[in-house]
This record gives sequence, C-alpha cells and structure tokens, in this order.
Amino acid sequence: MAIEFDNNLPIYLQIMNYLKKEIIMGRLKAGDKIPSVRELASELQINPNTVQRTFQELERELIVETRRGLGRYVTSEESKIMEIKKEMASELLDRFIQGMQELGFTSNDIITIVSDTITDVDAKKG
Amino acid sequence: MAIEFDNNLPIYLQIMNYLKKEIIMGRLKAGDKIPSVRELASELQINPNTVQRTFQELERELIVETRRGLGRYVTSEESKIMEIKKEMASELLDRFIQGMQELGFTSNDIITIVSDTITDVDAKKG
Amino acid sequence: MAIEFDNNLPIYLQIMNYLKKEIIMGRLKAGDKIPSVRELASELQINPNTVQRTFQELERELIVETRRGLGRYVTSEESKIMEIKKEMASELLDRFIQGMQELGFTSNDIITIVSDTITDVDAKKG
Amino acid sequence: MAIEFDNNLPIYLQIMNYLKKEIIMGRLKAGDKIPSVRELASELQINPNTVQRTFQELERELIVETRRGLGRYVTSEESKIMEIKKEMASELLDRFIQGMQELGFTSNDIITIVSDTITDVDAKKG
DNA sequence: GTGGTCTAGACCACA
DNA sequence: GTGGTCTAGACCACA
Repeated sequence: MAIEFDNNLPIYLQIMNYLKKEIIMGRLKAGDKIPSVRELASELQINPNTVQRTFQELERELIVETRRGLGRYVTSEESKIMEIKKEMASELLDRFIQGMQELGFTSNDIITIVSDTITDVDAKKG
Repeated sequence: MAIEFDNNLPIYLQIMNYLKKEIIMGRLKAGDKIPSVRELASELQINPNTVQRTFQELERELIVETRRGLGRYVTSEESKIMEIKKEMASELLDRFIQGMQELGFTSNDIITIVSDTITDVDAKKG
Repeated sequence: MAIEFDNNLPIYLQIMNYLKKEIIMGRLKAGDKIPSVRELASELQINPNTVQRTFQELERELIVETRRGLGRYVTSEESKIMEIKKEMASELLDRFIQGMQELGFTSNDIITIVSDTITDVDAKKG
Repeated sequence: MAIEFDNNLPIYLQIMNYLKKEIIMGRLKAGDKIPSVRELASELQINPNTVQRTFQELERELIVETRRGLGRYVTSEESKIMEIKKEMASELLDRFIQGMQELGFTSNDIITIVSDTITDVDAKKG
C-alpha cells in the first residue's frame, strides 16, 4: 500500500479517504479486521499517532469499531458502507459541478467535457 | 464578498482560487487593477499577511503583476487567463473522474450521474 | 449475564462493581463460592487476566477470600457486606449531589427532581 | 483554577466536564474567549496536547468554536448551553437512581436519603 | 501569540 | 500484541 500525500491536506484526512475507498471497493470487507495502528504506521512510514487520529475519526463516523485488546474492525453494517459511498460520490459531484460553473462552463459544456474525457480515458486503457 | 472557508485547506489557497475564478469569469479583467492588500483583507475579514501571501503566489504564477508604486494588476496576457482556466477545469475533471472510479463507478455510471444531476440542478433553477 | 462496558473506565473496575452489587443484593451470599476465573471470563467474554485482576482487588478489599485448592468465596462477614453497601451508596450520593450543585441546582431543586423522576420511573414500571 | 484529577478517568474528559460546568454556571459566558491551549496547559500543569484533545471534543459537541488565529470561544448559542446543562443533570440522575436501585434501595429509601443528606449538607454550610 | 498537525516515545489496560 | 492516553516538542498557517 502506498499513498501519495498531498501537502495541502492533513495526512490523517488523506488516510481516512484512502481507507473509506478500500472499504467501498470491497478490498476491506464489512466485519474485516483492519491493520493495527503500528502496522499501518510502519507501512505508510508515518507516526502511529497520526494513524491513531485517523482511526479515531473513522470510529466517530461509525465506519470502524474497536474491540478492546483485539484490534479494530470495519463496521459490519453494510448499509453504513453504502451510505458513505453515496456521501463521497455526492461530494465529488457537487464540488465538480459547482467548480465548473464557477469557471463559466454551461451545463452542456460540462456534460460534453465529461463524456469526451471518459471516452478518452477508456480509449487509453484499451 | 464572502468566502466560506474550509478549515482543512490554507486560506491563502482558497483566496487564490477565488481570485482566479473572478478573473476567468471576467469580473476582474486582463489589465485591471486588483484590490490592495488592505482592502481585500478588510473585505474578507482576514489578516493582511494572508492576503500578502496570496498575491505573492499569484505573482509567482504570472497571473498578477506588481507595478511599483501603482499597485497590482491582473496580467494583460489573455492567453495566460485561458491557460489557467484550462488548468483549473482539467484539475476539477481529473479529481472528479479519478475519485468516482476509485469508488467503483464505471464510465457509464459517471456520465449518467453527471447528466442526471445537471438536469436536476437546471430544473431547480427554473 | 451481560455487562455493558463503558469504554472510559477500566473493565476490572466495572466487574468489581458488578460483583459487589451481586453480593449486596444477595444473589451471591456471604460464604458462597464465586465463579472461577475461567468461568467468569467466558461468561463475560473477557480475558481471564482481567478477571484475575478483579478478584485480586476484591481480595484486597476483604470482600472475597481464597481457600487454597478450593476456590474463592464471598467473605462470610455479614458486617463487611453492609459496609460496602454503605460505601457504595454514599459514593453514589456524594457524586450525585456534588454534581448537581456544580451545575447550579439548589437543594430544593435536587429534592424535587429526584422525587419527580422516581415517581416517573415507578409509573412506567407500572 | 485547580482540578483534582481522578486517575481512573482520562484527563481530557475531566477537563471537558470542568469547562462545561464553568459555562453552565456562567463563569464562562456565551461568546467568551476561553483560555488558549498553552495557557490552560500551564495552569493545569498538563501537556498542551491533552488540552488540545479536550478542546477538539468540546468543538465537536458545538460547545466551543475556533476562530483561526484568534483563539477559541464559548458558543454564543444560549440554547446549546441549556441543552448541555440538561444533558449533564440527566446523566447524573440516571446514574444515581439506577445505582441505588441496583443496591436494593426502594424509591422511598432514595427520596428519604437524598432529603436527609441535603438537609445535612445545608446544615453544615450554616 | 494562537491553533492544527505531526513526530517520537512512554505507560497502562486488556487479550 | 493491541489500542488509549499522555508527555515533550517541532513546524506551519494565520492574526
């Protein structure tokens, strides 16, 4: 696992997003044990306290739960996972559409650009 | 003018984006004088040092230029303005498409969602 | 048996309180054999080390005694049991009254609130 | 200001409770600036990070708000303050009444004990 | 000066 | 071994 950190966003937020995506994509499944603080810290080459902060926030969002002495686990509520997927998609969408409109693109512009870009991306991947 | 600041991103970056959009939308035109540090600071309710930093960065990106004793001006190179518009749009697009793909959405999903959302947004605005 | 553990207090303290209450309520009587470390650990779904610690502390408080090779027993001193009942009640009271006073409630407020709440609780239980 | 710390509860929770009480009692008023992390840390002789944690949690509960570079302030919503007063009182009450019932005290016992103790306490204070 | 984040590392409760 | 808390202290954005 390797995350390219963006210097303008707190690391703990970037790891949160990363883990949420892993859960949404099913690479970490509902009920799975997640890496320990120490494991993830050494894997990502960051301080354990930063990972601790990440987990704390994920727990507060009910995405992760701690079992004392045993470690941390992805929530077993599938509905919670669907919920965060919707949340994240919706935030991406809003940010994108609002951003494009603030640059003066019309609705038609936006749809065209997205279609063109995606077709392009797909073509490159073959 | 009121910017809703996002606590997780440096304010100077947020103001930079704001000013770039103003320029792209033509509310600040090529060659226009831009507000002074003090003016903008009091308008946005932030510290002059922060505005200073913003202008510094915009200058580094050749979007703004200082004329000694006269103040700061939007670059008069129209092509520069087009360039940053493309840059910003491209960044928005990449971030959006990559983000959606990381959540497991297919190309078709993405196009559909964008069309639907935009139609929706337009409908609401009447 | 199921104890809802409060994440902010050591488990061994929570089990100590639980067992003290069982003794005070006479569900564990003076002189009774208490469950073994293993039994209680599996019943409460916790680690035997934690139960061990609990018993150690109860022994220190003379509420439980070990008879070599025979197991652990509730003290046979009835007076000891009365004593811990008084202690626990007194601690509950102090914590409650002091807490309410620190929130600005007067003596009259406190008495009224307790009466009202208890009447309420009783009514609900039928 | 001096808090006697109880070793069985995290310090940050104890400071949270302390500050909530100060706000409820009006010694810290709605909209007031609260001490800075460094100030409070040196006053309470604890590490700034522990105070930081305290403030983070109070912010999450909307009791305190940060103004970038200026410091932290008690929420200016009076209703929020009433709300936490009710919450804290309710928790004290529940914990007390449930605790007493678990020790075998009847409703009448409880009311009598509270009245007697309060009368006592008042007598001592003169 | 003020808060936010991060690193380094210790100690404890629990498994 | 695992998480929770705490201390010590650095660096940065912002005022």
